[in-house]
Amino acid sequence: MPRANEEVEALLREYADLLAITGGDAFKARAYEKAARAVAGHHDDLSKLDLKQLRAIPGVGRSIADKIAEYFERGSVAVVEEARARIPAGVRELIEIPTLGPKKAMLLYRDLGISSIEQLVDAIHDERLRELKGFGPKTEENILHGVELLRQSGGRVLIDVAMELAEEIVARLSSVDGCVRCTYAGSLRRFRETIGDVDILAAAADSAPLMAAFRELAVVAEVIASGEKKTSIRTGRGLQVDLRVVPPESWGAALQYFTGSQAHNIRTREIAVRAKLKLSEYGLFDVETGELIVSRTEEEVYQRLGLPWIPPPLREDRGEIEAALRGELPELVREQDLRGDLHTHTDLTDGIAPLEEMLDAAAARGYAYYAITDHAPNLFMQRMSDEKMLAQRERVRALDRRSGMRLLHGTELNIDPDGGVDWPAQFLAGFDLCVASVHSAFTQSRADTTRRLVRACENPHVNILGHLTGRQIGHRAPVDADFDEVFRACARTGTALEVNSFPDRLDVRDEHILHAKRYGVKFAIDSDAHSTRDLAQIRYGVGTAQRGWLTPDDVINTWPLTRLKKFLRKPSARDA
DNA sequence: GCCGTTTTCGGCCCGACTGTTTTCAGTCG
Repeated sequence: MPRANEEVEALLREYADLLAITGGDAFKARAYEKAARAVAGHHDDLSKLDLKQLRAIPGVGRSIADKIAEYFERGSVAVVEEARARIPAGVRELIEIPTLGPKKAMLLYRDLGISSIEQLVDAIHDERLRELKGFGPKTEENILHGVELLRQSGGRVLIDVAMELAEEIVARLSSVDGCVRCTYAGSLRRFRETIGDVDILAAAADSAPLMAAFRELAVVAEVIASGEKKTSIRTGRGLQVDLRVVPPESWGAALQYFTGSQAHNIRTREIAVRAKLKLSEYGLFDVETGELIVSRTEEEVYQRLGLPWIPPPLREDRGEIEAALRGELPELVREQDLRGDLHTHTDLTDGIAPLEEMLDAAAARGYAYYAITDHAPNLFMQRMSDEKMLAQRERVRALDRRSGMRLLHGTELNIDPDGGVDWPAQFLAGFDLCVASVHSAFTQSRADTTRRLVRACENPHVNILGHLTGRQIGHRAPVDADFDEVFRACARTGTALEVNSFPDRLDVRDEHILHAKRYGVKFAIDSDAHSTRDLAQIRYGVGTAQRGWLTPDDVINTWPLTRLKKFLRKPSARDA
């Protein structure tokens, strides 16, 4: 996302929060929230748009467009400044506490002058909340508990952590008597890169046995709430899991609803409202008669709204509704479309499995081709040498066609701070393909990083840019670069962009994919496996690619080997 | 504050659960 868009999104969100805290028109606050979402998802750099173009963004009207323009002109917005002056920043912090919303936050500030989490905790211990209307002993307890949670966790977990937990729970609940169907929904089904909580959906005539089994799962550390239709628990490591049980005939409507995203659901419900229908998790109803129209399958629900079924990774209100209405939804790349993996390691460098084991595991996945790309010498700790690499090439050549798989001998090069890579051109020419990645100097200036990445693209032997931004979710920030410039270079030079499937990387991420695709960039979905187990993580790369609207044609490792080999001979290398 | 193939006014997604009430407001997703 362009930095300007990010700033405006944050500003609009802050103003929406401040409006909610001060009360008044709730719809006004919602309008700002909606505009914030629209701005975050907008592909153009907001700072380069005029008033008319700003107003063309759905959810941005005259007033908000003026405020955005004011922000770029003066660096601030007068009404937001005024709101900030009325409500201390600490009050806004209060609504980060689970169970504490804008109304309670305002009451705490207005009646007790509380404007920080610390003051709130002190006030509870001094029993000063007891005098407030609507605050009982249970509320105090919930607030203290919420503060504790806020302190000990950033909240979200990596997708593989959530997926493993969800699959375990689904398997357990599916075996409960009377369970007709069970699956995970929510952001996990949409393959978001991190997961705030896990949503499990089950269908059964009687919910009680499922709720009981759920509360008794070994992973449960705390039951947050439990009713007939919904139970929420928290696991030992602090992850919240919600179970919703619906009647079997409501399955489709419920799955659609609980898959989200919220923004997508708002759009589908608006379509329903315009057609004099009402969409809820129980079905699509006629508003006037209250009669149920459809609810059994997601396909029926979408169809009755005049839409084809929309794959969950697209459901972010990023244009999928419009594309669906036009009949132009992409045929998304699927895991079974992948014919090979183009970035993998062995124990010759930092992998943990020998070449043969990696090959056996890859062949078991049904791949037609497979690239071995161990690290190059400039990653000094890996102790790579020309001799080792050439010896590995001999072994790879000897093992070619084993289990029917064609092998490609490659390497993962290190892009140095100037954009150069490990070996001279002559040595590089001996590889079937080269991935090139940033492994050092992550904090260069934007201009230097941009030049560095573009130079790597211009190298005739670099076929794939590996984990472009170098980010490690929750640990290391992405490098700063003019990515538009880099994407243009990728497209121009025939360099593919990697979608690295490691759950803490997922790099490039969905937003970069959407952006790069507009320039005609091609992609490689790679596991970057360092063990046989890692090969299966490619599912997360596929999910990320789907979130970026990629089709098989966009992804070079879905192509037949002959087409792939042609792509791997860059135009600049052919001339040389 | 935004928006329009019923609308430039009058709507705005909708339901579950909790806690504090005694019929409902607040929070959440």
